[in-house]
Amino acid sequence: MSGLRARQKADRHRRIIEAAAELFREAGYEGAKIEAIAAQAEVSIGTIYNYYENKGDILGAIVSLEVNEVLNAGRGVVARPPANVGDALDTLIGIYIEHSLHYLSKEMWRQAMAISTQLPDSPFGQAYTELDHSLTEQIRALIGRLQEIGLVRQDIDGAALGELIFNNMNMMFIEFVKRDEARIPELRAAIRRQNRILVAAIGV
Amino acid sequence: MSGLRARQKADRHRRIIEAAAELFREAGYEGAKIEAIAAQAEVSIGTIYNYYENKGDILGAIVSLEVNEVLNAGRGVVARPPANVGDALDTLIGIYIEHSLHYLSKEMWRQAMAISTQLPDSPFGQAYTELDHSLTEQIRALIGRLQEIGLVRQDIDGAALGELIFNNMNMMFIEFVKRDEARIPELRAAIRRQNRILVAAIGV
DNA sequence: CACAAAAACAGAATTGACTCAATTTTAGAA
DNA sequence: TTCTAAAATTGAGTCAATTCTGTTTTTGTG
Repeated sequence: MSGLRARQKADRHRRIIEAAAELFREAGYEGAKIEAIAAQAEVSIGTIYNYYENKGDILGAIVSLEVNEVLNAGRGVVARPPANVGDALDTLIGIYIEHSLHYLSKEMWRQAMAISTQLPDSPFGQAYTELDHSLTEQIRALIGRLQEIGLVRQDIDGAALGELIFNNMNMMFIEFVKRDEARIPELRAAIRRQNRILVAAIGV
Repeated sequence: MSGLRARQKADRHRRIIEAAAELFREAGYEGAKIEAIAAQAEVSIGTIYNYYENKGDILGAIVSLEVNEVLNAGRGVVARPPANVGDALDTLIGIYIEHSLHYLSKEMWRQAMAISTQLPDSPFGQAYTELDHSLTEQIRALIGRLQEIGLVRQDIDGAALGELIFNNMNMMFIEFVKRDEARIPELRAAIRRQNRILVAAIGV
């Protein structure tokens, strides 16, 4: 039953992820060889491929942990949003962006994003698309809250607006991780400037 | 002077691109082995790497041709835009999207996009970012035209709006190429729906 | 406890992108 | 025309992800 085998399995999963996270951090994604991850996790190469389809999926598991934390952090803002549309959006987006580099370097983000478009049907590719949808949905939920409170016009198409805001932010974030010298404050300012157009359009 | 050497060089470039394009089409990006491209182009493997930094750059050269065509096609719309904001945007975006799958399969797009985020400093990575900027700029130019004509309010931040529209479209296009079963009409309809919010906000 | 089937593991072998040192070709000076 | 330096080509070799096949471990049954 839920005996030795299951426990060993969970343990090996954990060891692989921890080893990979450490090596990715130290040596970068490309620099972290599967052989080294296997040695560090004290399993064989074959076992790693028994647990993950490919190297990208290992990174994917780590990225998913991070994005789920971000989603969690966002819940608070949706529940009690700042009392004006611009600040509400800026606060939620701020949480996303500020959290994003806690555990993951820009290089890791670049790899993760690349893999998710390159192999959209791999486990991680699908998970990443899911996560994007969850983020979009959270922005839409914030808009819904603002409509309830009466800060956003009732006749606004919330779903389309949520997509618009998420897609723009996400694309800006992609450009941000592509340039190592890009800084968070400038990114946030640029997104605020773009959203200003929307804020003007949707406020009551 | 512009003698034999230059001619041979141009000729080899062309042969490599033609061979690669054919093999990418037939076998997909991963399926097209460098060795096969070299054989088809009648050069050695080493020569290919003398002309292109890596496999991705070969695909990059092909993608760049395509995007430049798209940019060219867009010029006409900017010069003589349809006489209402929604249609003008839809026409320009329509050109981008309809052209996009002429020479490149979705798989090739996925690879190209992945490479451009994975290796933003490679020749193609930089070229791709450039091309994105040119597209953004073209959208901004269309908005500028519409402001001249008096269809868009003068006080709109054209640069920010151009980015917003391009980023949203681009992200939608990325999701589109990630799903083989996604269809162009639905993509265009979804983008129209998102842009409707903006159109309502910026029209005079 | 003993055993057979199923699950998981191990690591050698394969594969394919990319490198590099040796060779060939071209340009242009004498 | 001959020769030399620079430029370009070549393909065998390297490196690392992934695959594959034989071995070991676990489970559940008698």
